[in-house]
Amino acid sequence: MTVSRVLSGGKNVRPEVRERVERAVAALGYHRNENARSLRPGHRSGLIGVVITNIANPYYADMQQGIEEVATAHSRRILVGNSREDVDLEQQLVADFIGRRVEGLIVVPAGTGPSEHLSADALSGIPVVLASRAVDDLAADTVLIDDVGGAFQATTLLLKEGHRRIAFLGNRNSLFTGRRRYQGFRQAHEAYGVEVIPELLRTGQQDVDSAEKAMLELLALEDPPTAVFSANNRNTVGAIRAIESVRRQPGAHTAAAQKLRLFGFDSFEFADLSPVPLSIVAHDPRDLGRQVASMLFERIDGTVEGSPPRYVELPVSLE
Amino acid sequence: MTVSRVLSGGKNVRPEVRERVERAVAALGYHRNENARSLRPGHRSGLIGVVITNIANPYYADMQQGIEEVATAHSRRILVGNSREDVDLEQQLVADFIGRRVEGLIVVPAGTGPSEHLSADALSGIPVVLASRAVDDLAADTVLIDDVGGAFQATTLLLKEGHRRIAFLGNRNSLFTGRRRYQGFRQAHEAYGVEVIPELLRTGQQDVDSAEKAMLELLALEDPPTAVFSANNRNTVGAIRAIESVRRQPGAHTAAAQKLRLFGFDSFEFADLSPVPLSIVAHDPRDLGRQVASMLFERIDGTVEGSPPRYVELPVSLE
DNA sequence: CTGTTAGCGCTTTCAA
DNA sequence: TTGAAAGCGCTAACAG
Repeated sequence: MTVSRVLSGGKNVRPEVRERVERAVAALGYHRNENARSLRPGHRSGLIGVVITNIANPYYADMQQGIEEVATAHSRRILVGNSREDVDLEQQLVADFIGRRVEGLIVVPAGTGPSEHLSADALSGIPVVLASRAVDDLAADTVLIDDVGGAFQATTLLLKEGHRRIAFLGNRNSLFTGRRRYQGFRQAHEAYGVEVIPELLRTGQQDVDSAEKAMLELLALEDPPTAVFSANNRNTVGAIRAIESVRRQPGAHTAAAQKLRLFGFDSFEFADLSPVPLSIVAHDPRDLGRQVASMLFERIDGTVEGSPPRYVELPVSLE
Repeated sequence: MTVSRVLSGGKNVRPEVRERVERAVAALGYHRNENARSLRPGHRSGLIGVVITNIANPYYADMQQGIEEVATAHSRRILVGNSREDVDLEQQLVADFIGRRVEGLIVVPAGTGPSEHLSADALSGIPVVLASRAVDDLAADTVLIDDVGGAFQATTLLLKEGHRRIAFLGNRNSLFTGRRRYQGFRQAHEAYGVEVIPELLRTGQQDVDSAEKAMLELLALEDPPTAVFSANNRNTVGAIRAIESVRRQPGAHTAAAQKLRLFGFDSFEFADLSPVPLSIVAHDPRDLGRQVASMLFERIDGTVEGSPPRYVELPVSLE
């Protein structure tokens, strides 16, 4: 049809006819069907699939923004799915996205264990980039942040300040980052020749409330910690709540709470307004999103054709 | 093809053949093409288009989560676009989404002015629900929160407490909600027989930094306000920053900052950790998302076929 | 400059 | 129970 020609540039169409078509298109509210279009050989869907473990987490919202930015710059749209930290749901999302012929996938993997559905051949050649977390034995582009290094630096700083009883607050959900951050925590102790104190390690909490409880327990210990390293912002917030509540209600543990030193991984709005003195291992999740998307487009555009999986760790900064 | 039959239930296929097909599908990593599928008459795309003014705003991230929840429950996926508060970009996104044959649209409109591209006939019959903000003269389902009522209640409370010099911080971007919240602010004053004080109104700020600056100016006034009503969480955060900084650096305005009463619209993570005593007009954006999506599906499923545009205001609560 | 043909992957209808 | 035909909307290739 001549319409097709007009819609794709209007080359080789009599101006008069072109105008007539354009008027008709406007009048009828015609939109050419992109799905049918992408069916033709050589055409792509213009879609990128994004699987996030928890969209409501501002951290991932920021990341999504970074991804969207880059995708838009490449004239692509994003399909966003929420895996709720559930590997099965993640698998369904990925399968569905493949069915919709996404040109690439960005996944925050829910599990670190074997994730067959993310392997190159399960994806029928669709490139994938993992964000935030890696998956064992999976040959895929991966962008992490420097969890180990950040935790190492933070812990080292605490040790340098003279702290010898440093607590660790980690969470259950992001096993992967939690493990890596604990690793940095431990390595710093080793490098300093200081023992990690088992009774000060708390890794079961997965939300602010449980983190608050864990922190209260730590403060109630006979020999409470003098500093706390918190592996993510949920735990940091919980810790702040606990410390504040103990401070406000003078009692047995108030003294320990008063001079407690707090160091947290991941920033959050108001980190700088914290009532408890606080240092932060910070990085920009939007930047992570941009980075991840850029790497994906390098695969899609074939710029890095056939290169082995790339593994990037973004730097963090202490604040 | 027999494959098609197997994939859609496997009815009327010899078990042996079915198994053979299933094995082949697994081996080849075959995924049926949803785009081609949706081309057939009677089939739908399974896609919902979501246009948000700013994905990075945790408020809308929460809303997106609510939408995603409901969409998933209806076996649909969401295409998410960021309009950056730009009506032209919004229009492009909507056009693109229509081209992809979304079954419905959820839009946080960037403008309140004439938005032809959201009118029923520009949408070629695709249902749309507006979230958070309304558009003048547009006959579309709209879900707002009770901006006027919330601002009215909050302001009334401040007046009841005896405040007579109440500042108003509003922002430029969300003209719509800003206007409505100012309306509630003004109505409360009128109902109380108290004059709104022009020099205490600041509505130009559009981010945390400019809000902080505006608050600093207010504190530096010869006769500073004794209370502040902030129309959104960006402004609230800026105000807190300003108040804190003035408090921490004792000076001429410290006294005013010390006893300032703050009331903000929209909650935000860690609002309860604010170093400045704070009351909040709160509501759950995820709920807004669910509500909006549910209304959209009522249109899609034809449950409310032909009914006139519905206009809903979700209640808020004071915290 | 314009229209026809063909086929992208799918499923409904009809025949075998 | 299975296959063949036809057509969803689109555009490259080829007439005209």
